[in-house]
Amino acid sequence: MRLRHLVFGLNVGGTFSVATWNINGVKARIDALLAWLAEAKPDIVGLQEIKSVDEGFPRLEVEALGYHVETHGQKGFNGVALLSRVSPLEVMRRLPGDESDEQARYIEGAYPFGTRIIRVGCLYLPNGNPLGTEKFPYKLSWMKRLEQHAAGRLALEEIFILCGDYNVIPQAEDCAEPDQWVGDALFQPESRQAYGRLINLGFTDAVRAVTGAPHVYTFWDYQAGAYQKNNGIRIDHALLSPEAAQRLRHVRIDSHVRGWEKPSDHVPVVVSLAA
DNA sequence: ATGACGAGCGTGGCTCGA
Repeated sequence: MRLRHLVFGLNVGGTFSVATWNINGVKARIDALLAWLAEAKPDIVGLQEIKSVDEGFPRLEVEALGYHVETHGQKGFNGVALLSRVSPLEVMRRLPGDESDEQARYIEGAYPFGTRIIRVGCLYLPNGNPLGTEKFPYKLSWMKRLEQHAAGRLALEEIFILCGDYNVIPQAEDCAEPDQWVGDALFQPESRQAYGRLINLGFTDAVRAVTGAPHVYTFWDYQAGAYQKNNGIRIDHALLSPEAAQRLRHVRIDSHVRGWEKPSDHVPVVVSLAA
């Protein structure tokens, strides 16, 4: 038996929560999104794979729950969004470093946080499969751009959370069946090394800051009963700047959402910071 | 070894995902 609802660390009051969730189509997932927002009441949410243009985002329904909505959409694929209880002070769309990149995979917002600000970067990192096509070098070049952008953000010494679907399995213990992922872009040494370089800029992987436990996953394939078998992978990550990490209170993976009707194949990851 | 699922786009059967 395994835990359906995983909570790590001490749950204490006075916290501010930031969540990341690859929702796999916001229009197909609107009921689950609204139910989860009502249940989890996060302060800020980064969504990935909204698979919608900006005009198609179900904005009114989300606003009715008290959230401000910022989107960076694209027709059919990709697309990211930020939901927040308070309006952002500023929003940036697109990852810098390649003006020719048309894929909507990054949005960043800065929000008031007491006397400071909290900055949240929401990313949908390229999958990179199959190897041997242009998709894998695109993934690696995107990661290089991310590393460069993240280094600049860390230099600001802000409370900064860089979260999203990284499409990287960092270590063998982050997947149930490592043999299944050999030869996959998510588990390639180049992908994992690039993720390691990003961490080594000074980030803390929030989940690994609070637990070394195995079988902690954020994605289960729709096929072959992966969720029922707990054949998952941990690819949705929240990386914390030092200023964010020192405020970390707890981390939650809402695994139970994967068991809902019409689920996304990913589940929300929620980090709570001392307010 | 392959396919299994699912969403989007658009109404047939692709592409894309992980």
